[in-house]
Amino acid sequence: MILSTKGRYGLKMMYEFALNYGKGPMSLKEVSQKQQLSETYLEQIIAHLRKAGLVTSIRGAQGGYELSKKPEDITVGEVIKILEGPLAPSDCVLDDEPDCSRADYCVTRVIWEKIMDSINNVIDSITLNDMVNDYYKLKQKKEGER
Amino acid sequence: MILSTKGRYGLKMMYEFALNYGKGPMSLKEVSQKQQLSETYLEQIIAHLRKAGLVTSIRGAQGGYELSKKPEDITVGEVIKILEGPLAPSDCVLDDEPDCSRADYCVTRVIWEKIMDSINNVIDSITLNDMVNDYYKLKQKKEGER
DNA sequence: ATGAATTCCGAGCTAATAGGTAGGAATTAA
DNA sequence: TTAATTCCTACCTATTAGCTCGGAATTCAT
Repeated sequence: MILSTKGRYGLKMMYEFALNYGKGPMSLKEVSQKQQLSETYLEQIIAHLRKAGLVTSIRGAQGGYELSKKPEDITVGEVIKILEGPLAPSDCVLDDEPDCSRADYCVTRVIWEKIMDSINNVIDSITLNDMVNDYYKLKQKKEGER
Repeated sequence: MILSTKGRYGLKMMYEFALNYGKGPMSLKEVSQKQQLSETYLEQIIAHLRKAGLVTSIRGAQGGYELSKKPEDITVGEVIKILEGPLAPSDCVLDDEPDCSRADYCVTRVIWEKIMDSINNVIDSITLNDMVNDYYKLKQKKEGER
C-alpha cells in the first residue's frame, strides 16, 4: 500500500512548476536536475498531466511547461488521482464497480470506504500553493536557526 | 494504491473468527467456504497472524483457529499492518528510513505523513467487534425492509 | 538557414511483486 | 486407524513498476 513513483515524482514536479509559477516555462531538464529524477521518466509522467489539462506545454528551444491554473486552484488530490487513479484501498468501493453484494453484507467494505474518504479529505484540501508556502516557512525556520 | 488481497482476505478471515468467538475453533475450510476464498491461500495468510499472536491454532481433526484476544481488543489496524506492513504512501516516512533530507526540504514528505496519519486514525479506531456489530445492524435493517 | 534545445510518441526491457498452487509432514479427535 | 486438520517449503505465472531508447516534430537564437 504505497504510492507509485508516478504519483510521487509527479507531485514533486508539479511543486517545481508551482514554485516557478509566473516566470515562464520550465523545462523537464531543469526539473530533473532540481529533484534528481530521470528526465525521460518525467516525460512519461507529465504526458498524463498535460492531457488532463493541468499543465500547458511550450515546444521548441527555451520551451517547457507551466501550470495552466493558479497554484491555489490545483489540489494535490487532482494530481495524484490523474497519475494513480482513485486512491481506493479496494476495487469494490469504486463507482464503476458493479456490486460486491455478498451474503455477509460485506462489512469490510464499510472500512475501505472510511479509509478512502479520509485519504481524499487530506489530499483534496491541500493545494500546490500550500506546498509553496510550507517551503517558505521551512526555509525561514532553517535560516533562523543559523 | 490498493491494499493487496493478503490484507483484504486476512481481515475477512479475522471477521469470521470474531463472529465465531467463544464457540470453539473454526477451520480454514469453513472460512474459505463462507467467504469464497482459496483455502490454501488463506493458510499462507493466517501463518503471519498466528506468529503475531492474534490467533491461536488447534491442530488435528476438529481443529482450527480462534482469536487469542477478545474481538474488542483487536483493531483492524493491527491485522492490516501485520499483513501489509505499515500503511505509508512513501517509504520516506517510515521510522527505519535513514533520511531523505533533500535540498528543497521535501515538502511532499509532509503530505505523505498527513495521509498516513489519517489512514492510521481510521483503522486503529475500528475493532473486530465493531465489525460484528455493524453486521448485526445491517442484518436487522435488511430484515426490517422485508 | 542552421543548429541546438526542447516536447512528443511509441516501443521495449528487466526485476520485483501479486496472487496464488502443490506436495507432503505432523498432529489429533473420533 | 483413519479422516480432518494445521504446518511448512517450494514453486509457478501473469502483471506491474520503473524505467530506457530512438527518433520525429517544433521552435528559438544566431
